Amino acid sequence: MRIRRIRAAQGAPKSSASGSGTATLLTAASYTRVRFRFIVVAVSIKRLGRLYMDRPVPIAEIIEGRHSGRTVTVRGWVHRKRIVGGKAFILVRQEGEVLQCVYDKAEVGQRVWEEAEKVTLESSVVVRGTVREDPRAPGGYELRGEDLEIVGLSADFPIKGGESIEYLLDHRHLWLRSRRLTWVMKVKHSVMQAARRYFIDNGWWEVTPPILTGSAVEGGATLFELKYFGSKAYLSQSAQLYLEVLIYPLEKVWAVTPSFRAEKSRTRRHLAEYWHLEAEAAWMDMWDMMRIVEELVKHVLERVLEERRRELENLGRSLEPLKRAVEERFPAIRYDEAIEILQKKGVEIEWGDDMGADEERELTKEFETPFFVTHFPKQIKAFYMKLDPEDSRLALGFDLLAPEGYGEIVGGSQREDDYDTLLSRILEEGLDPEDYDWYLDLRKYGTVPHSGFGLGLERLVMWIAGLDHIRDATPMPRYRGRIKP
RNA sequence: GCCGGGGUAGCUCAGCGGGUAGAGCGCCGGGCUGUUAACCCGGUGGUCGGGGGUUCAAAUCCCCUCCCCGGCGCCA
Repeated sequence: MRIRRIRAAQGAPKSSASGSGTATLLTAASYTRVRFRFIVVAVSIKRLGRLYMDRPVPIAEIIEGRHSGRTVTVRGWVHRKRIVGGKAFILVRQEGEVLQCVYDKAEVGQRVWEEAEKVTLESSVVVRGTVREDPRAPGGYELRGEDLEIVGLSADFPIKGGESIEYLLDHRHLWLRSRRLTWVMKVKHSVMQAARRYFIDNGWWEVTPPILTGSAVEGGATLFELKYFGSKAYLSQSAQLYLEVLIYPLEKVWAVTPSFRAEKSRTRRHLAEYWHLEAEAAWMDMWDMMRIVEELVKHVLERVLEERRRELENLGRSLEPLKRAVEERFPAIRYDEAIEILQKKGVEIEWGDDMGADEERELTKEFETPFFVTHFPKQIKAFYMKLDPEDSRLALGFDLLAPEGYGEIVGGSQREDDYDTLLSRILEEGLDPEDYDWYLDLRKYGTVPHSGFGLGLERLVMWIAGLDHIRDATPMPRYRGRIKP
């Protein structure tokens, strides 16, 4: 009985273009859906009318023209509303897409018209009507509204347009409903899925290193300290050392984990909490690992260009730099050459200086694809990097910088695999070897040449989506004391 | 930590050679037969971040303090 009604309400052929369950009730998934609907109905049939029971159609499909002429039900939130004369224009938003629903006072019943008058911005609604192609509608398609049901009437919504960034960040839990942030989250989703796909397809093992750690990975970065059963512990700033442990059983490993940095950074490229994609592999030298990074980034770009083209275009992102990055080899220059280029451009920098944000930005202007910088002076790099056998002043480290001023998105290196050299590097940096006893052990029991890298997911998303601030690459950004919501 | 900027209506801001506050948006009411951040008319709205001082009088001048923002360093 109910099932019949669901189908009838759909008003579409059973082989609906959505393909999501209406056609067959035989699969486990659709069986569950129907059962679930019974439960919902049982609990809320008094409060909610019959529309709630209909199978909803995604707005994206309507905008693509896949339901023209059909009577459909759509669920979502009121994005915008205007009443002009005898018509109510209600824009419903769902997963970042909007659909205009037009209610004509002369055509709909009194109950529906009153609901249309009453409904407020951001109310959750279920609407039903016939899909029509209409050039006057945003998106080219609209719904000639026949029914409207308010599920959750919204109080006056605090975001109306024109607010400052700080105000919006204070209301991030509501701001995230914006179409722009929704598109960015979708891009990030595809980036993560594509990266996972790359590793799976190429024989890498996904592992789960700890987030609570007993000591710093590197000396410099500030760590978040916390109490741990009466002693001190820290939130991880990198899984690298643990990944190095795991290459002995698994050879090629990778992980995505949160990383934490307690620096009081106030730049558009830093977060206190970010998602870190790290990989580590035995038997690979620096050049092998750079090839992996290039393949990975290209694979991610290809997938995102395929799956998220619409969102990128909506975001106003120029696709050309992304396409170029897929097609062209990433150049690699040595630190020496980078310094020369900068000096020729009139930047005051000398061999041995670390590149600051300004220098990095200048350098990215010289390239149109991501590019590597390699062979840095050892004093500006971490203790665990292997020294260049041909010049012991240099470390076998590499950075991948994104073009268009975005800068570093990956940092990697070949790791020091010799026990004595690693120990002396730890002492040189003023670190306590006792903190690294287990790490040193790895060089004692069957040491192996190996390399790895860390990629800042939000940095990558920032570049791909063309964001001007990294905070929009993550739903609830944490930085410089911002912890709410 | 350093350099720079700022806290005035629900929001965005103006007012700062001292005379106890304004605009736009929002919100509320009304109008409008297709709106696109609609538009038009009317209404609503503030212990001017906190404390102290100078003065007949302080949003405005002085001192202290709190908070926030942009950038740098650090890095992914």
